Amino acid sequence: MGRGKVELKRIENQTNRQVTFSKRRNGLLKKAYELSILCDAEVALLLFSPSGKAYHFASHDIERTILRYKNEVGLSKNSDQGPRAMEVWRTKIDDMTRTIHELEARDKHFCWRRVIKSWYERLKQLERQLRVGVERIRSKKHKILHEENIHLQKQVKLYEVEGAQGFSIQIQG
Amino acid sequence: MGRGKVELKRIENQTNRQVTFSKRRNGLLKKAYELSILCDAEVALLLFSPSGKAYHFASHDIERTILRYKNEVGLSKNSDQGPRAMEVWRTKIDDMTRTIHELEARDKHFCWRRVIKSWYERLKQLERQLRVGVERIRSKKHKILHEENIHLQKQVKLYEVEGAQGFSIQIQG
DNA sequence: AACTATTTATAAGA
DNA sequence: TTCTTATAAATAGTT
Repeated sequence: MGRGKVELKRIENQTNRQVTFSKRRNGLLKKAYELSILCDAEVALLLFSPSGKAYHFASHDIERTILRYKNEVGLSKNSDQGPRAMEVWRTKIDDMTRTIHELEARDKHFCWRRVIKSWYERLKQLERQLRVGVERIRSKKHKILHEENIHLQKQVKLYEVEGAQGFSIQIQG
Repeated sequence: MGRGKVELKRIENQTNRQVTFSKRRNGLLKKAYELSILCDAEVALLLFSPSGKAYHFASHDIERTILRYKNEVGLSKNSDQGPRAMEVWRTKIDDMTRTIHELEARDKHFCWRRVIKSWYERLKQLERQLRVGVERIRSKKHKILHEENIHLQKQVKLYEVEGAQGFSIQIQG
């Protein structure tokens, strides 16, 4: 019902989601009210915005409606074990709180630091290997060049000597 | 929304009221559902038809939502030390469990995936650069070797020819 | 239950 | 947040 059709999935844009919540919350509360009047129905509506704010509508006393619902559905709770269970749960909550804090801390600092450091080490190692490799190529090149040079220069020297001899003979002849 | 505008008051005709309840009940439930999805909201809706039949929608556990509402509004009057407090804690534990799972999931997937991908791209780029660099060194080496070779071989050839002349003269002489 | 003429809700834009 | 407006959706009355 608007300028465009909306897909039924969580609105990702935070602002948009808040605006839509505001609008649709009003619409829903109004319709709950209308239904209760028009049809003489008993209605209770509880709403929590994503930011945690509470809204509600109740045609009758809300406690009454809730109780009526519980009776209807048969939700007479029986979960009671005494004060000891509370301590157990408090311990559980403490544990979880610690875990959450640890995870949050890791998420913010540790994870990134560790990963970056690990990859940095890896890169330094790689760089060292490559430096060695390049140096090996370079030295090999020089060595080969030098040897070729020596070899060829020996030949040249040889011919120079022989040539000189030849020339000397020629001159002598 | 319909052929005519309706006045906001109890529909006297029994059949009509029942039909309207049925129609509007569906609309209301649908809208409550949409709101919970679109806006990531926590919604609980309790309905009793004029004939006494119960309907409901809850985006989360309905008990949880009711407890949350009671906490929020401060309607948890009397027995706060009893089983009700335990339920509050159970809710807290549920919330924390969800938070932990979210953090763990984020830690495992999001952080690592992004970091590793980023560094992988960086490494690929580096590898490409180094490959080009090594190739350049290799080709330069060959070019130099080749040129030196040509140069020295020319000298050798030159002396060979001269040497041969020398020898031929020597032989003739 | 279907069908529509209308009313109502609301998404997007200002 | 509020207003506006084009459009989607809900639904009152009818079949």
